[in-house]
Amino acid sequence: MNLEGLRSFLAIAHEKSISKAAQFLHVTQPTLSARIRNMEEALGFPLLERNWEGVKLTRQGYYFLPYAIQLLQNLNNAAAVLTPFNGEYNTSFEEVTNNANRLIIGMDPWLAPVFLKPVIDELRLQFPDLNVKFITRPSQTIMDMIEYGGAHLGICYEMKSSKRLHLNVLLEDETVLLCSSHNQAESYSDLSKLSQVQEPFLVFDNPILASHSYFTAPMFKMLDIKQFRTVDDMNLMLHMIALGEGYTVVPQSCVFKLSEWCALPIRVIPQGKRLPAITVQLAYLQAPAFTEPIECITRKLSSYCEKQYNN
Amino acid sequence: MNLEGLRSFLAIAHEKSISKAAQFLHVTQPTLSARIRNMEEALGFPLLERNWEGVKLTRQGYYFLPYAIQLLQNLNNAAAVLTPFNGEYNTSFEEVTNNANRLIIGMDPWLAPVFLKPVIDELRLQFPDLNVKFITRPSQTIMDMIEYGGAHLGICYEMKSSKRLHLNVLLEDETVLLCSSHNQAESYSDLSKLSQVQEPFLVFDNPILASHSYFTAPMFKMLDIKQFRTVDDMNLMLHMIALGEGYTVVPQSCVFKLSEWCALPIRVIPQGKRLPAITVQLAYLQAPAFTEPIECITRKLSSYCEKQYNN
DNA sequence: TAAAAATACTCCATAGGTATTTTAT
DNA sequence: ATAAAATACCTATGGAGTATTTTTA
Repeated sequence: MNLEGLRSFLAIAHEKSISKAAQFLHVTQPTLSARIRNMEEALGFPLLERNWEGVKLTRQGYYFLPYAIQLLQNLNNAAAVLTPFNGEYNTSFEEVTNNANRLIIGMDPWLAPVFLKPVIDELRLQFPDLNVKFITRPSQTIMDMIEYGGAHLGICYEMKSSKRLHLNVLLEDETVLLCSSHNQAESYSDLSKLSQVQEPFLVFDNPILASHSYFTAPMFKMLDIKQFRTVDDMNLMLHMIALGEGYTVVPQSCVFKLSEWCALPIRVIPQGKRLPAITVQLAYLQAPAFTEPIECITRKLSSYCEKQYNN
Repeated sequence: MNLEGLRSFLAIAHEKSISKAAQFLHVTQPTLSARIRNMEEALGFPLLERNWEGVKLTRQGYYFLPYAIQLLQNLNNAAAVLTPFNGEYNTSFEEVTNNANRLIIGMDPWLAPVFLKPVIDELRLQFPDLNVKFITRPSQTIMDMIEYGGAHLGICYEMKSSKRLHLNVLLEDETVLLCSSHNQAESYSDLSKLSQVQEPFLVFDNPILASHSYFTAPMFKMLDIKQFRTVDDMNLMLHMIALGEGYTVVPQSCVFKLSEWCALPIRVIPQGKRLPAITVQLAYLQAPAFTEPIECITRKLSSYCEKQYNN
C-alpha cells in the first residue's frame, strides 16, 4: 500500500466523487478508481459504495477515515520536527533526538500513573545522574520499540512478542467495574443484572478493541450486554463515566490508587475472579549499557507489586 | 512512500544491517538499499548511518522509529477490527461502524475535560434522544475529520484550515505555568528567573512540537531555557510535574477547573498577557441533519465560556 | 440520455534482480 | 582479505493514460 493511495482516499471522501477527486488531484478517473481498488484489495474490505451519482464511504470506510488522516499527519509532523527551518534546527530537535546514553523506558499509558512514581523514586535514589526518557505508547508499540532497539525497558500488558525479549511478570491483574459514584452499587455488583442497566457499556476503541476482542467479545455475550458506546482514550472514558454516560470494565492496575491522581466521582467495583485476568509485565532486551538500572527497576517493581498490590 | 519501505526500515533497525535484513525479508541487499534511499529522499532526512560493519540509526532515524511502528500497528489494528473473524464480525463492529444518524463531535484531548460536561448537559436537556459519539484527537485531525466528512463538530485549538469550515471563536486563551505544589511559587512566577530553575522544561512531543514550534521556540529563546525533557502525553506530563520532574507552560483552558478532575499536587501560575494567546474554537460544516444541535451547542459553549472564563 | 464508475488495453517509470565496485578494517 | 554497502545495468511488474462499456436515474 502506498501513501498516495491514502491521500487519494481522503480526496475522494472530500469530493464524494472519484471523478471530481481525480480532477482535484490532476489524475484521470480510471487511475483513481484503480488506486482505490488496490487499497481495498490490500486492506481486505471495501472503502466506497459506488453510486451513479458519486460515491459514499462504507461503514468500514468511515471507520478507516481517521486512521488515514492521523497516519498522514503523523508523518508530516515527524518530518516537520526533523526538517530544519531556514537551515536551522528547532531548539527542541537537539533534545528530542539526542538519545545517546539515555535510558528509554516505555509505559502503556494506562500503567504510567501507577508505575511512574516508584520508578522515578528508585532511580533518583540509586542512579541520580542517569539520563532517563519516558515514552507512553500502547503496549504493543512498547514491545516493538524494545525489539527494534528504540527503547530499553517496557511496562505493559501481555502481548504476543518475540522470544528475544526478556519478560518479567509483575501482576496477574484482576478486572474491576467502573461506574459513576452517583449510581447505586447494587445494580453493578451483580454481573448477571448488567443487561438491565440503562447506561451503555463503554468500549475502548483501538488498540484495545483490536488486541483484546478475544477478552471482551465473550464477556459481552456472557453478560448479555446490548448497549455500547465507543471511547478512544482513557481520559475521555473516565469523564464519561463520571458524568453517568456509561460504565466499563478495566484491569485493576490502571485504577490503582485512582483517588490519588483522579478527583472524578467514580465507583470502583472489584470483580474478583469472575472475569479473566490480564498480565502486567516488564519487558527488556540485554542492553549492556543499562543492565544495572534495568535490574534495579525490575527488583523494585516486583517487590512494589507484591507489597502494594497483593494485600 | 510505501508501507513496504517502512517495514524494511524496521527490519533494518532490528537486524542493524541491510544485508541481514535483506535475507530476513527475502529480497536482495541492493533492493533494500534502494528502498531506504527512496524513503530518505521522500522524507528529506537520513535514516541510517552506514558503516563497514553494518548500519546504525541516525538521530532522525531513532526519532522516526516509533512513528513507523505505530503507523503500521494502527493500520493492522484498524484492519483487525474491520475484518470478520471466522466469517463473523465482532460484536463491537456494529457499534464502531454504525455512524448513520449519529452526531459526531471531535474534541482535542486537552479540551475534552473542560467541554465534555457542558456539551453533554445541554444535549441531555435539549435533544435527549440524539445519538452522539465523541472522538478525541489532536486539533489538526479534528479539523480534517470535519473537512472530510468524518465528524460534524469540533472543539479544538486554532489550526490552519480550509475556508469551507465554519469557525467560531470560543476563547482567546492565556497561558499558565504548571509546576509541582511542593516548589516555591516565587521561582516560577517571575519568568526572567526561569533559566535559574533546576528542573527541566517539559516539552510536548508531537503533535504540539510540530505545530506550535512557532510559539515555543521564541519562548525558549526569550526565557533562556536550557534544560528540556520531552513528554508525549498530557497524563504523563501532569504526573511528571506532580513528581517534581519538571515544569511547563500550557493554555489556561486545559487546566480549567483542574482540581475538579485531577487530584495531583500541581501549582497553576497565571502568566497574564506575558505569553502569546492561543485561540480555542468550534469548527463545523453545514450539516443539514444536525444544524439544530450544532447551533445549540455553539450557543451554549459561547455563553459558557463568557460566564465561566472571563471572570 | 446523461453522469458516474468500471473495464480493456497500451505504455513507460520504477522497483527489483544480477554482477561488480567501493570502502574500511 | 573480508564483510558490508553502493553502483551500474538490465528486466519486468504495475501504475497511469486513452478509449470504451456498463450502470442507473
